[in-house]
Amino acid sequence: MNTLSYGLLSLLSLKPCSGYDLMHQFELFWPAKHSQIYPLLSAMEKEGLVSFELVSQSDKPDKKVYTITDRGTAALKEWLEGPTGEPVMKDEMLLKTYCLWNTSPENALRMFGEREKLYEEKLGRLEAKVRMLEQVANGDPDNLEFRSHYFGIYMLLNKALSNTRSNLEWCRWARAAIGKRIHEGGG
Amino acid sequence: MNTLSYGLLSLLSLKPCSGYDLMHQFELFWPAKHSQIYPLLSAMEKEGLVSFELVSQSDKPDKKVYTITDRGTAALKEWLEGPTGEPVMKDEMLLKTYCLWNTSPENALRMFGEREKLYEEKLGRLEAKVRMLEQVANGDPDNLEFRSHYFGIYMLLNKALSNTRSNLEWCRWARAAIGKRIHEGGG
DNA sequence: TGGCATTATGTCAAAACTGACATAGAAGGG
DNA sequence: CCCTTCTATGTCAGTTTTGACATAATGCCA
Repeated sequence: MNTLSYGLLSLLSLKPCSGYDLMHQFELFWPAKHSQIYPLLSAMEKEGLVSFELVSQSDKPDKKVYTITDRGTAALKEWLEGPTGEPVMKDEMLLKTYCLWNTSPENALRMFGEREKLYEEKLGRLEAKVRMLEQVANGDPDNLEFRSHYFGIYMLLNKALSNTRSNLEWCRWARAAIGKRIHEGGG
Repeated sequence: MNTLSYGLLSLLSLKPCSGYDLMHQFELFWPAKHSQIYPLLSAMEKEGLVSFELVSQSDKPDKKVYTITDRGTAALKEWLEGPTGEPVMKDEMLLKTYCLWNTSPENALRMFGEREKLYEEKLGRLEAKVRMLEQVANGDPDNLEFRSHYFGIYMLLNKALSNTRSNLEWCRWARAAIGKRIHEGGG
């Protein structure tokens, strides 16, 4: 039982999902490939933390829908009471920024432009999720109760939105700072 | 040559450092243990990307100070021109937040309280670094030139500060949102 | 009919990373 | 004098994670 296993239980506590679904939902806060998720689910099924059901689909390939068991829920609740690991951020962009003076201002502008685009796309996807949440929450997510299955998602979306906006602003500020130095003939 | 190797070259392009120093400087943007850094530096030395010198210290144990070589600088510049990997964030707190309705509001408050403290401490460390940068930049870091060795660090500190402040605010907002629901008898 | 994207699941070798073990000099407190 | 903390470097077994390989059904476009 590692952190990713508990993450799978966390998502499954909301509703039953296929491994494929879980992988896509994970992207936001714990990126993992299918080659890691499928064997883990299989192992968790053997331990009795989750169960699965084969579901036939007419328009798509069949899938295995996993459901959390009582044992899984018990493990989940125990995990929630325990200590929480520190956040880990790994961003190649930061490593490059550190030694930015080793490249041309033009290349630096390109780098930050690409990163800006990435954050813009992420922001768009997040805003779409917020609109979806507003629909299922019947209007204002601020009225969600603590026991609502959507309360946690609402909090996560708030964090992701403010982080992404902050990062987007940073890219724009960096591009302006570099541009200013190009026109000043700084180099 | 993986991303961490280039990260080491990036830090070494600023000034020669020991492995121990590098490890501590990495904490901010690519956490790595000494058990990963020491063997990597050794391998990079064999490939001629860095060289080292044994430095005796009277007040502390001796150390190996690594310096980037011409080959290392060439590799660094090539890396800066290439594609940049997407940022990866792994945070157990987010996994727990997703299924927060499975625990008590009191435990949720504790979790966010601990996280708030963590971000407060991080903010303090960052602000200390900003003050150090202001000293070496002779006042306003906004006047740093693109070619300055400190320009990149200035940009990184800006990002880290705004991210940490954003995360701190999020923790406080979350605690208020949970507290409100406790007093409303929501549960 | 062939090619491509999406959905869907799986295996496996290799790479990245962690945690524990191991050593050791120096400083500071009790 | 012992204990702890900090500095400093190293190894290694085990865990986590990736990237490649493998298969296959469906829909869509040409």
